Amino acid sequence: MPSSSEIRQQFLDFFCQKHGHTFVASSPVVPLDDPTLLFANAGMNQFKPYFLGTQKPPQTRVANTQKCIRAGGKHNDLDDVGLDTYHHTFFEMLGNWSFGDYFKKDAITWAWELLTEVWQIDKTRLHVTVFEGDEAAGIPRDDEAADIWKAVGVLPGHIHLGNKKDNFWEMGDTGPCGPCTEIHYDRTADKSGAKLVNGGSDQVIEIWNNVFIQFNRNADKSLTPLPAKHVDTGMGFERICAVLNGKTSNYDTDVFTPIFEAIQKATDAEPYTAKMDDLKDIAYRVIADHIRTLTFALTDGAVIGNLGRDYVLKRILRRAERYGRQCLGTDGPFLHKLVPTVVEQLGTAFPELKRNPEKVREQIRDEEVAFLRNLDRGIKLFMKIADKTKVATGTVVSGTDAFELYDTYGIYIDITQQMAKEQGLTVDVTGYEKAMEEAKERARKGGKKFVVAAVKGELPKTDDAAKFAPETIEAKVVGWVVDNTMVTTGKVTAGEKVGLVLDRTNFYGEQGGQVGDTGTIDDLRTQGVEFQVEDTQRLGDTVLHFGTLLDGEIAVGDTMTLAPSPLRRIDVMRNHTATHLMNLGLRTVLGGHVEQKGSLVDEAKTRFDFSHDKPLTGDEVRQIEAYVNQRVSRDLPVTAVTLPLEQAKKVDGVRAVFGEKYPDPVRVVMVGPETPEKANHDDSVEFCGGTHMLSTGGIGYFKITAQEPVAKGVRRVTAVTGRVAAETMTQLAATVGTLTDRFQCKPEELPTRVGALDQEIQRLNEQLKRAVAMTVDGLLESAPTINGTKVVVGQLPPAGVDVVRQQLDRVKQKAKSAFIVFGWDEGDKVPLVVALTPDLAKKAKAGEVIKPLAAIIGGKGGGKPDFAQAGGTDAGKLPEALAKAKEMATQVLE
RNA sequence: GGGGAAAUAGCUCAGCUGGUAGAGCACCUGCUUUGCAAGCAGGGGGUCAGGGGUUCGAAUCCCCUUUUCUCCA
Repeated sequence: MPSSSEIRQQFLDFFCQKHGHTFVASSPVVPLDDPTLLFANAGMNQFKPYFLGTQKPPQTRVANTQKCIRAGGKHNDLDDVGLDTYHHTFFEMLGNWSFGDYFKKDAITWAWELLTEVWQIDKTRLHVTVFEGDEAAGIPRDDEAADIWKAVGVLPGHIHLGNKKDNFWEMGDTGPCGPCTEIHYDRTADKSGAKLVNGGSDQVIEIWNNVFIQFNRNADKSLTPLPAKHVDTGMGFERICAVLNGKTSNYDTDVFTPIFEAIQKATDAEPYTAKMDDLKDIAYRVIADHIRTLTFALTDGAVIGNLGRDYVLKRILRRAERYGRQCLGTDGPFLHKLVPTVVEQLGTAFPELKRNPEKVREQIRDEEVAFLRNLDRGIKLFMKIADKTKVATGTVVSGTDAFELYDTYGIYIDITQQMAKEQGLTVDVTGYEKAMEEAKERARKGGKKFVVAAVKGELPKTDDAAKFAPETIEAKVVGWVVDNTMVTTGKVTAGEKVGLVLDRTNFYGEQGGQVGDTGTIDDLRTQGVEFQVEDTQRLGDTVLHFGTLLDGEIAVGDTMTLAPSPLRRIDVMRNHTATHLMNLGLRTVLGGHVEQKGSLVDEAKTRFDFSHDKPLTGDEVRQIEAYVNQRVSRDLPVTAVTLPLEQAKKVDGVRAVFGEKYPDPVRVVMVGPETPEKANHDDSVEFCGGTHMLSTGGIGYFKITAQEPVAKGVRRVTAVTGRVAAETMTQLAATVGTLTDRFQCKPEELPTRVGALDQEIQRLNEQLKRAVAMTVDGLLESAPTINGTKVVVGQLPPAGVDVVRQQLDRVKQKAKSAFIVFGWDEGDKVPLVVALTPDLAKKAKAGEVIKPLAAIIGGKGGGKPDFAQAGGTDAGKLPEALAKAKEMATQVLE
């Protein structure tokens, strides 16, 4: 039986050595240059530009094995993994590709050759499907493919017609598309699987899909044949391994068995027995699958976190951890121990795994520990809820309780159900889902910011090259957007709010973290037209000027004068250039781990998110400010050049946002060097389409005003520049000024003066304590004894309640049996305390004794049997209250 | 971006409808004891995260700030 490594190699050798393909390494499973894609989920991801014609392929026939993850997005297989024999979150897709080179005949012939000759698969077990055609959509039946299949020797009755869903492939609503032909493998004992093709049975499974890209879908839905035709194929690696090993489950091959062994070793559980309905075996499959996903995703630069793909990874890790805990009996972190096995197994095919496996292991272990801590807390919380449920004579844990466990403490519903079962309870899942829906609704209502999502009608491109220059320009009105619809006829009348579209603009549309411009768009000739722009946004290549027409009318074709608000713009520019310097400053001061995670630049501030796992110290903040301000005062030139992406990536010191998609050519902004050649790693060099100062001096002054955490491992700092920074400093100085006036000292002496005050307060407190103690001792000595109980009543020097309480303890200790009432005059308040030793419990309660006393001094109070406290306002009546206290003591004790 | 929680001794946490801050582990001292988390007795250790408010009285109730966890987008 061939090993999985051999099978992978045989596939690649067949195409590369025998049929002239070039091997291409898999693209990262975390797509760095495509923010629309959570994870690489198909072999074609990295070749998309070739099919779209936006890039020219270096080779026209290539073969590869692509690392894929399907989880969290549109193709979400996460919840199925482990329950069957063939769903995975991570898998390899073997593919051979033709970019305008060979087409159907070679693709089909070679596929058949590889399967039946190289791998000797029984022809009687192979079925193929071809596209049946679709009259409504105007696509013909793929007779060409069917004829080729017949010619290579597919058995009669083994060629099936498939519908548009199964056998026609489209990238999107428009663009390249074409029919595909699939190869299926029949596992039935009597080879009766013909009717099960595409029937969703695991008895007949698809092993290879060949897509023939031959049409372009136009915007009007019509199809035109492509000049260059492409072949895009994908074979599920784990499946073909199962087939070639005569196994019915992907998990029974050596793709997974070494991981199972590692799991067994790490968890000390019973060995894997390949049963479908056994919780232990499900756990084995889940963990083996998930550790592959985690190891590859983390290796390719993903992190575990709370946003987007980071969050998907977190869920995957927790799912695996949970199965380990619940079904394999683990009690500590164990997933991280499996990383070396994955690296060893796949490190040859994917050398990137060997780059830094220790870091991957640490990331996994850290998150495991964090989750297990949560889980322990969750178990405790659940027990409380379970008790509450039982006390209420219920057997059903309420949906709101289950949801609270999930929402607040991250305890998944499955875990709650499992725990409930152990307690003989069930969980109201319907109520849980309802609570979840309500929570989602609340979240939706929260963020109500107006965003243009989609606009009906075609949006013309706007030429916004003028946005970097300060001059006003003229442009022609092309149309406007109202209610998410592009309008090109009629007029905009006074008072209307629209998104104005022009053929060119100097307004900056919100992009790359920089806010859109505000300003005015007027018709200077007629004098009567004034359009107030409140926000500028981009939608693709179109710039929308949102605002209100204050006066006059606007129609398509009108020539307008565009004037972005100059003062606001310059404030934004100051902040943007400062952001670049801050980016470099953070990295210099805090270390190389600092990566930009997002930014927001507007006229009031710059806000910057970056990877860093702890709060910044005051000293670090000052160092960063000093770093930036030093470069401000040197008045360094700011230069922007546009370079081809490949060239730009090589500029020394260049920084780009991880995961961001950049245009080619890309604009490069440098602070300091005037040409890319002069740049080095100490300079700020960033890919950036924003507006900047001509030199750093104009920033004036840079001051960090706030820092906060955003997510695990991500922090945010907010800073101000220019006149806002000046205002901040003025206010700070004013605050210090009031203090120096009060203390009559220099600002730098303030800490010492406050420290001295602190000490003085402490000293006085000590004095007060001693004074109180002395008074209490005096009262105790002169206290009368009634029936063995000391009656200690009197007025103390003004001290805090805490001080007096300490004295109460002393009196109780000394007197064994005591009836104590103390009062003192604090000026605006007259506190009173009553304390009784426990032996008096039957005779009197402090809380009741104090009430009439409090009434005398115009207050109220209460407390427990042995201690009570009250407060009044009438200090003059204090002696009266104390006299009353003595009276009551006599009454109670005699 | 929007919600939900948490912060108490070195660590893990308890502290009910407001009324003198506790436990276990760790630490120190002494005694006992050659044995796998040793036993007994005693002891030290707290700005109840910070600030404001309500109250006669706040760890406890309310608001703000800081930090951490968590869910949704």
